[in-house]
Amino acid sequence: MKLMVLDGNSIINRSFYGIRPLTTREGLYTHAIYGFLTTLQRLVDEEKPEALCVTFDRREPTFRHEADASYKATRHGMPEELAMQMPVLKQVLDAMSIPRYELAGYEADDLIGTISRKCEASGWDCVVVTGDKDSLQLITDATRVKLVSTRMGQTTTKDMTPETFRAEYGFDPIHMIDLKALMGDTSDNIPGVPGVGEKTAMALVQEYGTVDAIYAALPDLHAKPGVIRKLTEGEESARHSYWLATIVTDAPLDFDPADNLRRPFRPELYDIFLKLEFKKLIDKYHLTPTHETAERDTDYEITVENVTDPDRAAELLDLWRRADGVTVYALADLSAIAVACETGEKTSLTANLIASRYGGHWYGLMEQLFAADIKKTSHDVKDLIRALLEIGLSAEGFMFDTALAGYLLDATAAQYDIDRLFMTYYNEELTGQAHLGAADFSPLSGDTAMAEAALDSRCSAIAALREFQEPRLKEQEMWQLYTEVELPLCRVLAEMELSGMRCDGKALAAFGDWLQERIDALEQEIYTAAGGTFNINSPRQLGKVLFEDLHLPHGKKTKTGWSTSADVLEKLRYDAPVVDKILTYRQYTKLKSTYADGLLKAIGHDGRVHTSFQMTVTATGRLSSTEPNLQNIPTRTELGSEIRRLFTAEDGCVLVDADYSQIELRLLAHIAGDTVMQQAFTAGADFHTVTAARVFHVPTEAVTPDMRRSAKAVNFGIVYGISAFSLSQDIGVTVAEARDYMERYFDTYQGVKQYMTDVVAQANQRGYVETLWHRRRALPELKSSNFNMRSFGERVALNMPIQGTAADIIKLAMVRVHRRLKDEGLAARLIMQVHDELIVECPEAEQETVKKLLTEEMEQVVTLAVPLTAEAHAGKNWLEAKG
DNA sequence: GGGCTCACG
DNA sequence: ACGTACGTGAGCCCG
Repeated sequence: MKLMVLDGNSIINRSFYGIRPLTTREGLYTHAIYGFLTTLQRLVDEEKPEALCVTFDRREPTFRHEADASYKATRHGMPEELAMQMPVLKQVLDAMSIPRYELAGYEADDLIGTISRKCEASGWDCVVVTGDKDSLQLITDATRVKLVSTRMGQTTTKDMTPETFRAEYGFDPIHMIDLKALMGDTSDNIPGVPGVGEKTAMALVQEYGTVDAIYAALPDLHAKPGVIRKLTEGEESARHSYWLATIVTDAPLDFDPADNLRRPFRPELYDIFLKLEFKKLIDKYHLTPTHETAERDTDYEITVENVTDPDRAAELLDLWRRADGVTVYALADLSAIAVACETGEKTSLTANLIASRYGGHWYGLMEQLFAADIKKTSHDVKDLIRALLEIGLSAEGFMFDTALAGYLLDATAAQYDIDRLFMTYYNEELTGQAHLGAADFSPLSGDTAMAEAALDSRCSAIAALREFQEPRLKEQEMWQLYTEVELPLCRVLAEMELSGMRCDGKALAAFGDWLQERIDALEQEIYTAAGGTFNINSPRQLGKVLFEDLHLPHGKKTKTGWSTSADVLEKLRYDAPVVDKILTYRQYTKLKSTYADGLLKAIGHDGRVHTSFQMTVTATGRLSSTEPNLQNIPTRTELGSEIRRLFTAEDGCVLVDADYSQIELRLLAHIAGDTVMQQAFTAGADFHTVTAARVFHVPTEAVTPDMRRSAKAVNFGIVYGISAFSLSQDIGVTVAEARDYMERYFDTYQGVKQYMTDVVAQANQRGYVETLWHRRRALPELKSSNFNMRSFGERVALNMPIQGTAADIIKLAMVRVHRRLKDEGLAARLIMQVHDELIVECPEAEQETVKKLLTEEMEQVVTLAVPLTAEAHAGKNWLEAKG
């Protein structure tokens, strides 16, 4: 029986430096992994070992470092491009069912030494694969070393047995240690004997065998007097180098060769290779997707046609109108648009390119193409609608968005571009470049024929994506969510983005100046207290000042040092006056840079801020807001909330702000089916107070502010999948007290306790969780062997149905509010959403109507076992409108 | 580009 | 025993 063991670090290093760098579309370097795998495959083919494993170095210092300060220099940093590939390689090996070994305090070499000896003890042969000549000392009759070298992308191996070693070196393999002890090894930072090089060392070891024998023979050694002098002076270094060069063969590693027998690949290997774009390896290993993929049932014949003739345009429009639907793919700036339409036979598609937006009849053609009577499938419909609205087109008739469908089918994918979705569903690459821009279609700068072909290929791919997605959305009961919530929301959001929010730039700049004066003053006071200047914004420098110079007690640590976060500093507030100043400094600089300066940059020529809403980002179904993020404008502190005052209604208008009251806790009561909690809401009193009264067994009137605060913390914690430890941190009590609160809480709300068990069990069984509208989140984490990963999965299983249902509800409310505002002929416009809050801007005269309309629509989205309530207020600015 | 910090629900 | 709450985005530091 034969076991092959690879020195993982050595092989991946050789691949990294020997192969031309390669990255995936996402920018992940992959060439070292690819090189490793091709080398591995070649070796396996060559050796056909029954068992296989890989060893790795750990980042921690080894026993050699502990004993030798100078050895530290060898822990050279890996380049980032290589470091990022290490964890991925480990995932790949796990998926290939190849055991890997690493042990704190030991290098890969030492594990190999130990493994080879254990193999020998079990009567196995061992093949060591490495690029490191140090390992040659391990060679025995049962252990062979395959030396790997990579030059110019070509990997060659050399088998080293006791015989070949002796023929090359003239001594036994074990004396490799003696050779290294004398000549040293710069790459391993083994000093050797200063002045003794390879030639001298070889000759000495060949004649005397060991370092011991050489020193025993001094001073009559057969060598030049200079060499004898160098050996005498360098004895200590030689002895020490001998120790450094000796590979450990008895590391405390639990190892049995029989545990390393080859086993079949795991199914996730497909997904990992897909992500790494290792198409060749997927084919080579005949890997099949873990998820379902499809064969594209259409054979696309594409004819690229530039529509420049008005008669031809009219003909096409007529064709598109009569068709069941068309597929549209447009560049962001509308500089190029492709339209594909099924004509007759399902297998034949004709794609037509409207290349130039400046052609004479372009606008008229666009007007008709984007009217309601041509049913369109497209990708990123919200952005397309926004672009069309901007040039005055009405943008109707969007029936399907392949990006949105991709998101509903897998809410945790990295991206939803056409190329990636196509690869996921059909396991095929699209031809031509994915990221096209206006320049690609310019006869001056681009190869227009190539660009047209690439555009066209994506246009017809959209049709194929829909073929895959639509039946699956229906099977998974998401069709209603898709057609009644997500799709209509595209137009709502496009209009909201275009409307924007008015923001008072002058006042913002003045507020910024005011902040800057205080920041400057605080900065000086902090420097004085610290006894010198430093960068207060640098957590590292700040940590040094607080915990080293001022000797303040440090709390938790981060990966890079001691934490200086607000909750740590809060505890030190009374230990040193400077801490308070730092907290204030932090608050002011945050307001200045992110809000004062940040928002100022984002105010448009119309005096308004236009955010972008992202529909395919969050794992739960919420929206997100970017450039700028208007969903995190300060509100929790008085000073911060001044920013809200600067978001103002148009002259003669007001902002109406409506928010759901405790929507997530109400959904918990409903979803968990906890009748006690439901009653607490139906009673209509303050929910946290009612909870406190029940948990602490006192009448509602006897609930103290402290009791309410604890109850509130537990209420929120439950929604996130709390632990007693985290609760104790949050409310500042001992873990035992926190545990006590939780027990009382679960005694009170037994349905919630049951729900927490049930939802995790169901998620385990089904592999996903879902909302009331069947929005899904897959939970592969629950299958992880890693405790933390699994715990995370369990918390997500608790939280997603609640947070996600709240997202479904407000999205549906937005669609209905938007429709009613239009139907009732109001000038009011929906302009903002912040997860449980909607903002409408309207003429003062409409304010009462709008308040009523908003609360009605928000409350009537769904009938739950508890009342769903929303409260609306109006004001001249966002702060006032919050009520 | 990752880590830290902090703003929001 | 593990390590310690869900979901986001932006600005700054630092290697």
